[in-house]
Amino acid sequence: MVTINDIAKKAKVSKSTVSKVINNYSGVGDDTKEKVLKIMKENNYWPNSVARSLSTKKSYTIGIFGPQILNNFFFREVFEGIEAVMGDKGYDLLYFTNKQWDESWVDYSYKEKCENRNVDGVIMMGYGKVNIAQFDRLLKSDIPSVFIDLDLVGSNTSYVTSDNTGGARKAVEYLAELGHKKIAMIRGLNGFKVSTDRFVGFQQAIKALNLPYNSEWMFDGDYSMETGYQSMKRILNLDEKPTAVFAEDLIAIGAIKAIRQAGLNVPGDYSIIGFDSIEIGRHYHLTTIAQDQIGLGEAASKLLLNIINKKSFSPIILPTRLIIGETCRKV
Amino acid sequence: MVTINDIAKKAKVSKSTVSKVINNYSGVGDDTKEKVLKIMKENNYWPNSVARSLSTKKSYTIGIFGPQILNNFFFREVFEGIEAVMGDKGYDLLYFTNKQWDESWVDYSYKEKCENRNVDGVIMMGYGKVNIAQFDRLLKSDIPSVFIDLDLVGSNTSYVTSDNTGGARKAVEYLAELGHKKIAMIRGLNGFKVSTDRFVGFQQAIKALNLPYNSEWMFDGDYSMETGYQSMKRILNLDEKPTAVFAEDLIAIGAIKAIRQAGLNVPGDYSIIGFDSIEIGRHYHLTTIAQDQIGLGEAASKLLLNIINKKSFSPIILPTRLIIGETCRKV
DNA sequence: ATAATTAAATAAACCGGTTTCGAAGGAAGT
DNA sequence: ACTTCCTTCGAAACCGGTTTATTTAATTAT
Repeated sequence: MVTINDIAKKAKVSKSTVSKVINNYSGVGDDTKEKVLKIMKENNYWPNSVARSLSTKKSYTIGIFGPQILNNFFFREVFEGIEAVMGDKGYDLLYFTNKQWDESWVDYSYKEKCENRNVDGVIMMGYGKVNIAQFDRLLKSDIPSVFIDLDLVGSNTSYVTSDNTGGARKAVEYLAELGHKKIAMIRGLNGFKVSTDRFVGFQQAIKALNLPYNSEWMFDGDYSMETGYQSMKRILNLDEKPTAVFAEDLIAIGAIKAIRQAGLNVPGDYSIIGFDSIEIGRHYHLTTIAQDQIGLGEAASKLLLNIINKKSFSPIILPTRLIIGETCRKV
Repeated sequence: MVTINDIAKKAKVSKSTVSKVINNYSGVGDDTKEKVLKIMKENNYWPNSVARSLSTKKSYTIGIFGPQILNNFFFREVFEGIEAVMGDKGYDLLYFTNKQWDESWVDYSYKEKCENRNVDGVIMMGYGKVNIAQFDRLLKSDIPSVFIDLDLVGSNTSYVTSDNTGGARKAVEYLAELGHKKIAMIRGLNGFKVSTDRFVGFQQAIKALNLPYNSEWMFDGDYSMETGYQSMKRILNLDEKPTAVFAEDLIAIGAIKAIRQAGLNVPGDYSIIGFDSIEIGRHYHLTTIAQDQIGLGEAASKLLLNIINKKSFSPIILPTRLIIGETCRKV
């Protein structure tokens, strides 16, 4: 590997001078500068980021923490948005794996991992309220961080999320417009902010529209097709059945499977409205409340860059949007 | 951030001694070692990876290059396999974004980016024959690298891929078993090794089984539903129509759409067999030749670790497997 | 008691950069 | 001709670690 010393030697100048040229600082004569640039080019030289990071504390690297985000339809798209913005600004992404340190003589967690790698900032996704305690040291540190879908704020922390409450209201309002009164909801994991927010929105709309609320129509589980499938089977056995179901996309697909398996059809017998708009849902022509996943990633990135540059810290709430597919009908 | 110097000062020893304790080297007395460990723990100290990497040239970071791999169903799962193995071995993953360097006074490419970040090795995916020239310097360098689905070998380079030729043969053989004779193939991008391999396998099987080969039944495009959709529409207009179609999953789904749109059905009118077994295909109950995506990622990781440790360089070819869904029937 | 051996600890150089500060040299001012 | 003021440049310290070579101290051998 060719280093700054090699360049300095070949150009017969000191390494300080080369450094000044690299960083385009003043204090270097035009002809010297030209000579150094020429030698750099000839030797295909690029300053080593690691060494640079050691002295500047800036690495042009953004850390990403997120358990299971790679096998998650939703976060995968968020990741895409992050890549677009961060790549554009010259940052690479360091994806922290979940190695368990056996020799863990210290409490080695998010904050330490970030300091350890000198990341300029970190994006956290896929975490719920249950995990909050783990973030304590990170929040108190001066590491710029942005959470996705978890409303944490701090001196160097902020978050982005979708308008989950409003989105859920929108879903109920749409179903009500179509004439539905009895609406079931199957929720994802309880410990996650998005779930509770959507539940709140659901209840707000039910109340505002004076629709019946029946606790037998409320289910929760995890964000899986299985949850949708099992919950729907129970719905199909109820005495008083709802006519429509609101659930996150993957859950909604599970519910559709259960309905079809029972020899019924969507939207003939049940109207189903999803939430998220993940790609798979599109294949089912799911009517859904869409979030802007890529937009979430982009917003998180821009917000993080703002925090890094000490500009703005305000949380960002992105709007949702109704996408009309083929799984809801007028009754 | 607490540094080795802080620890040395508090423990009243030199930093060399602390370093030896960190690395569990000999030459430190038991009581000294214990004292230092205690202070490290009290101060929640963990040695900085960046500084460490600067002197050792080892970063415990694996680079990942791959254009568009985040919005690709296939590579996303490969990524998952990589994370599992690399995480387990204590490596983090550096995902290189595609920033264009305006000030690009040098030919700053794969090799340079790797050297620049001191990655211990790199996994390259999503590249085709067309890109080979760009890898020249990387291959000649001493950076351990593993390509996925591109058969490059070098002193520090190897590759993993699926048995695409065999898999394609398997697809044709299965269709033949079901009684199909006229088989069409819709291929993905021409410049990619996997496409040509599958085409070769297809032709081998056609010949071996003495089936008719008709160039009108051969199509190519990209790996998109649109390609499948458009190609299938053309098939539907042929005078002499095939009875079965072989295509990568996403393409196959596009083909199914075209068939259904024409008022026909699968497998009633056409049998469709896919290749890949991406998650979306499962929702269509696609009969397909499955690759083991996660296995590819795992194999690539293990191979890369072997190269890093100067153990083994042999390319790895993973077997494929027929998954019988509901899109093929006997004729 | 002295020399030789061994173990423990440290000083110093190094990794490849950045940054501060002072020296050298030329131009301008008087 | 002498001071003053820039501009250009390089020496040296620094970032937080590792590693080599050497010193110091304790142990064993003679």
